[in-house]
Amino acid sequence: MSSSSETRALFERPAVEVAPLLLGGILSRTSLQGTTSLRITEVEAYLGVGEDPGSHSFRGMTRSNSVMFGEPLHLYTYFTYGMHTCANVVCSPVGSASGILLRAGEIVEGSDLAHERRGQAVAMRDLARGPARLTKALGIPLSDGGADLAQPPYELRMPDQPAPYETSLRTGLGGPGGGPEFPWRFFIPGDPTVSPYKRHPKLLPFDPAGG
DNA sequence: CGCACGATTTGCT
DNA sequence: GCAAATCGTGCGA
Repeated sequence: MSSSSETRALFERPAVEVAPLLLGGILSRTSLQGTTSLRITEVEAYLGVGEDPGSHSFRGMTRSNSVMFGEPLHLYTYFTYGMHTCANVVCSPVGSASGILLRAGEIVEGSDLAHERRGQAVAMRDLARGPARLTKALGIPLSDGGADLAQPPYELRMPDQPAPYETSLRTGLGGPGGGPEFPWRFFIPGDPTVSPYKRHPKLLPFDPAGG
């Protein structure tokens, strides 16, 4: 297992390089209720200012994305669709404003607590299958944005050896006519906790003439 | 100050 | 497979 300083140095590399290395890693969060741990199985890399139209930092620093411009290995959270919180790991050198979205994982510790947060009827594999589900299962609040993932209540352990992975287009953005899109979604193939691959909507041909 | 939209999830058909 | 839920943020006036 890597030392804390080695892990921190790792995240100063470009997000696209670090993202696949995060697969198989364990992220833990401890609250008054207990500890919940996640084995990361799916992530997406987002680049910095002017580089990546899909990134929140594409148009420069704003009030909500300022954490992305800060130190690596810190947590960037954002609120979306009026109800969901998603979590990123800030990556690459300070000021580059790139990050890695945690999209899915397997709850390997504290599943009882995760069920309390997500609902008792939720299947084990669905506890953290999706970015908003993941934050809810771990109990990550929006207010945790800016937190150091190497300090309590968090702990991040990189995998002992790199996990085999595959790539695909990221979800929900870009495509032909909608800006460039890149294969920066990384996941562990065959893992049941990886969210089902959704073909890019804009990649699907649409024929209004019905022919 | 007002308006449109989003790195989504869920439930019903 | 599709549409609703729900509100902070970003941008124009």
